[in-house]
Amino acid sequence: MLLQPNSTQVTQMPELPEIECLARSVRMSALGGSITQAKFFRSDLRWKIPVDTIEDVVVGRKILEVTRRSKYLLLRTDAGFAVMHLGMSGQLLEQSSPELSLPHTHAVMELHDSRGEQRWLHFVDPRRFGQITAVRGSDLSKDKLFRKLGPEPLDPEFDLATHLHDLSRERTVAIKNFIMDAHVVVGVGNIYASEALFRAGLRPQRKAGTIRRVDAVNLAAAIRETLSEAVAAGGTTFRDYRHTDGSSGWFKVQLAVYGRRGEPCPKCGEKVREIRLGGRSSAFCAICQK
DNA sequence: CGGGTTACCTGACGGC
DNA sequence: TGCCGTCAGGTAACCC
Repeated sequence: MLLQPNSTQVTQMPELPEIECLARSVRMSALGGSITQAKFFRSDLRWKIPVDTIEDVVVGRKILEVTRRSKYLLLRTDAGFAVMHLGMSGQLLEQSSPELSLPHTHAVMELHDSRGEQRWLHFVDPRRFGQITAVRGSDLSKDKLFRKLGPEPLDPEFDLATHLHDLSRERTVAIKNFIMDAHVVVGVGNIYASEALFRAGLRPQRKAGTIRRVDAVNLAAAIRETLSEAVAAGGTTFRDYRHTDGSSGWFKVQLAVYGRRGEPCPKCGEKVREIRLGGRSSAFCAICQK
């Protein structure tokens, strides 16, 4: 996809690293500023858009924090949070005008940044699996969307290995589905699940309850490394807008197995295999992963 | 409760 | 060229 004139392509390809980079980008322009108006061009995306609540909580209030929880982008004000999710196909674009430049633009938000400059955030999402909503108050953890979410995999304070080992006991679900379950740990999407399991030497179809302590340690490290390397790559792209061919940081990440069915495993040369688990393609090396 | 499937929606792509 | 089936990075609602 080509960059639009007068715009900054903030993100596409929404897995956790992309949302993390998106949060960093939006933070630079929005922190200390405010959203002065929001226009919605349909009443629902994945769910109904609570326009009145969004306006109450966000519009005209200073943006105190721009952050991320799971794959949700959060703009905090003194009244609550604006919450955006990009689903499978969403993008958030910073543009210089409210004029629609892409089909499937469902909302535009006028942003006055901390220096008083005006920009427009365009929410684009062809498949409409994304969502824009708002949460009142200062505590997200009580809200239905956030209440049952697992820990952040990149939280350095959290003992992810112990958590994965403990929660997986007696579980017969495939380990790939287990780590993609947001109740277990958030932010591990289909691509990075395959990549992390390759790094950890675990087959995606392995029953979660059969992993040993050492496997959980390796898997926790693999998840963190895979995600943080992708964040670093996205960040690199974010600082370097010369990729006008539209390539984003995501494509700079070396994927070992995902999307490489039939190609040689980068460790041993065996042909990468692909199976379907829970309807999602899952790539692995039958030699390196047990 | 756990585990598996389905549904939501558009667009891109390959085969015929 | 066009039609059709399949697939795509997410997630919650279902059913058994």
